[in-house]
Amino acid sequence: MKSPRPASSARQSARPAVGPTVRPGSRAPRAARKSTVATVADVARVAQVSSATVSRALNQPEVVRAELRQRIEAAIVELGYVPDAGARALSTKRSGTIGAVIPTIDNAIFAKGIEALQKYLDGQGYQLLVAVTEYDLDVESRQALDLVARGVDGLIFMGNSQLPALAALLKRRALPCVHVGVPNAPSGAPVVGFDNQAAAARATRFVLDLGHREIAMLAGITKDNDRARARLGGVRQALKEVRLPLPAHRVVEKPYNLAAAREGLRELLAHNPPPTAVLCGNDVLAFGALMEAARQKVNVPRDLSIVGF
Amino acid sequence: MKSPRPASSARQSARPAVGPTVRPGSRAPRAARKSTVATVADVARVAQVSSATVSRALNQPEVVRAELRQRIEAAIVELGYVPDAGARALSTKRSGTIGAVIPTIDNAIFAKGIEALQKYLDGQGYQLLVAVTEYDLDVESRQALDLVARGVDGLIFMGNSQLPALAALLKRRALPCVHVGVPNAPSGAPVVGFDNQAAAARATRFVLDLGHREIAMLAGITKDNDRARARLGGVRQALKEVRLPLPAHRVVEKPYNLAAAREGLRELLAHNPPPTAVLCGNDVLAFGALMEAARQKVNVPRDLSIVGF
DNA sequence: ACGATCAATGTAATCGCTTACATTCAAGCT
DNA sequence: AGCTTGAATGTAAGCGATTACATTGATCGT
Repeated sequence: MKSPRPASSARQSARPAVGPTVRPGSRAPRAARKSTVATVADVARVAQVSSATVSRALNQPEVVRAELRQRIEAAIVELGYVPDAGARALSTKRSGTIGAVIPTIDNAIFAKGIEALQKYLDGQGYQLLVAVTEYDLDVESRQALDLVARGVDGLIFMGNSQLPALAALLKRRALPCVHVGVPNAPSGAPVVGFDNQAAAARATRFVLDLGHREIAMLAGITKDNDRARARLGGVRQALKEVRLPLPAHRVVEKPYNLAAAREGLRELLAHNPPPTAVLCGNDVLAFGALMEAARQKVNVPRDLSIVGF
Repeated sequence: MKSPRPASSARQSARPAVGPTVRPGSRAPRAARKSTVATVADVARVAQVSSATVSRALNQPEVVRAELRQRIEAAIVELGYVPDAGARALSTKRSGTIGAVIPTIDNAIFAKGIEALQKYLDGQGYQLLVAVTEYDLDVESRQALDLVARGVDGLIFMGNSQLPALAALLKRRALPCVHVGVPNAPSGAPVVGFDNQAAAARATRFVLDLGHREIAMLAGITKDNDRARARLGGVRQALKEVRLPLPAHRVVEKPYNLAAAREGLRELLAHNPPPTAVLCGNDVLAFGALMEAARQKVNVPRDLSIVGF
C-alpha cells in the first residue's frame, strides 16, 4: 500500500462486491465438532417444534400451547440444555447484568453492601458482576471497560473520579450509572451518598467544641480516591474556619488496613506536642489507631480522642 | 395439533423446505436503530480495511502490517469501540472467564481469597465472576447454572456437595471444576484443601491431651455445608476414640456470625456441668465465643478453653 | 523469466438466540 | 357461504466477532 488513503473506496472496489467471479468450491462446514452441549435447535428437534417456539416457551410461556410447552420442557431436561447468555445478549441487546466497580471487597462495608446489592438485584432478575480496583483509577477504568464489553446494562461506581476517557465512553454508550458515597455525580447521574467533606468538617467542629486544639488526621490515600480527599478537605476546612493550622506532620495518609493504621498513629504521636485528637479517614483506620493506642498504653479517650468515619 | 407425535417429520414436511413458494416481499432491515455503539464493521469502514483485518489486529497484531494496525487503532479510538465479549465468546467458544461459587463474601477468609484469586486470574488474562450462595445448596445450583450460561471456562466451588442435577450438568459439559476446602472431589476433579474431619479430630485430641473431659462443640450450620459437617464429625470421632460421649446439649450449630456465636456459647454454658473446652467450627465462631466469655467474665483460658478452626 | 512460495487481506460462513413477518387453521360474523 | 380476525407456529434475518479459505502481489530459485 503506497498512500494511506487512496480514494475512499479503492480497496473495496478492487474487486466488484458482487461479480462474475467463479464461485469458490463448496465450503466444508466448520470443524464438525459434534459438541456435547445442546442448543435451541437441538431442543426444538427433540420436541418436534421450531426453534422459535422453544425460544418463546422460554421467554413468553403464555403464548405457547401447554402441550408444546411440556414437550419442550421435557426436551430441555433430557438434553441438559442451558441457554447461552452471550448469544441471548447479542440478540436482545440486553444482558440482564449490572456491574459494580468497588475499591476492595475486603472491607466489611463493601462486602456487606455488595451482598445486599446482589440479593436485591437477584430479586429483580439481574445478575451482579463485581470488579475490584484496589483504589487504582487505571484499574478502575480497565475493569469498567471489561464490564462494558460484557454488556452490563448498568454500572455502579464508588465515587466519581472516573478517568475522562472512561467517562466519555460511558456517556457515548448512554450507560446508566450510579455513583455511591458522593454527594453529586458528573452529568447528573443518580447518586447514593452524602457530602464527605461536609461530614468530615462537622466531625472536626465537634472535636473542636470539645476543646481540642492539637488535632491530627489519619487519612486514607487521597490519590485516586475522591472520598478520602473530600474527608481530608473537610478537616482542613473546619480548622481553617477557626484559624487553626494543620501542619504536614499532623496529616498522615495510609491505606485502609490495620497495620498501616497503627503505623500511622505511631507517626502522628512521634511529633511534639502529640495530638490530643485524631480524626480517622474510615473505620478501619480508627480501629487500627485504637489498637495502637492500647498497645502504647495511651489512654483513650483520656489522653487521646479517636474519631472514626 | 391432534396427536403429540404425528410421524417424525410431519411438521417439517408440511411445506417443502425449499420449494416453488413465492418469495415473500423483500424484508425491511430490522429496526434501523442507528445505534451509537461501534462494531468491528464500523471500525473496518473507518480504517478502510476488512472486518477480518480488524479482528486480527486485535487478536494477532503480528500478522497485520504496522500501517494498517495504526489506522485501525486510530479508528478504534475515534469510534470508542469496545469489542463485544458475548459475540466473541459465541464465536470462539471461550469466554476468558472463570466462575467462583462461594458461601459468602462477608468473611475475611473468603474476601481475601477472592481478591487474591481475582488478581491472579487477571494476570492470566481471565476475569473472575463471583456468585454468592449464602450456604444454600439450591442457591448454589442456581448461581452455578447462571455462570455456566454465562459461558465460564471453569468453575470453583467451596466444598463438594453440589446437587446431583448440577453435578450431572457439569460433567456433561465437561466443565473444569476445582473444589476448595475439601480433601477430595467427585469424579476426581482437582482440589485445594485438606481433610476437615481429620483436622478437627486432631484439634480435639489436643484438647483431650490437655486433660479436658467436658468438651463441647460450637459448630457451623451443617445442613448444606459439608465442611461444617466434617468438622463436627471429626470432633465426634476423636471423642469416640476415647469413649467420651458428646451429648446433644454439648453441640450447638450456629451461622457464622458474631452475634450467633455469642448466643451459641451462652447456650453451651447454660448446661451443667459447663464445658471446660469449646471447639469452634471456624474463626468467626471462636471470636464470638471469646467475646461472650469476656462479657460473662469467664476467664479464658483458665476457666474455659476456646479452640478455633 | 516463470512457476512456486509466502505474507497480508478480503470474503463469507458460523456461533446460539430472538423476533419481525409469513403462514395456517379454526372460530366468528354477516 | 365467504370474509375477517386472531391465536399459534414456522421461517429466516440479523446481532458482532472469529476464522477457514480464497485471493493477490511480491519475492525467490533455477
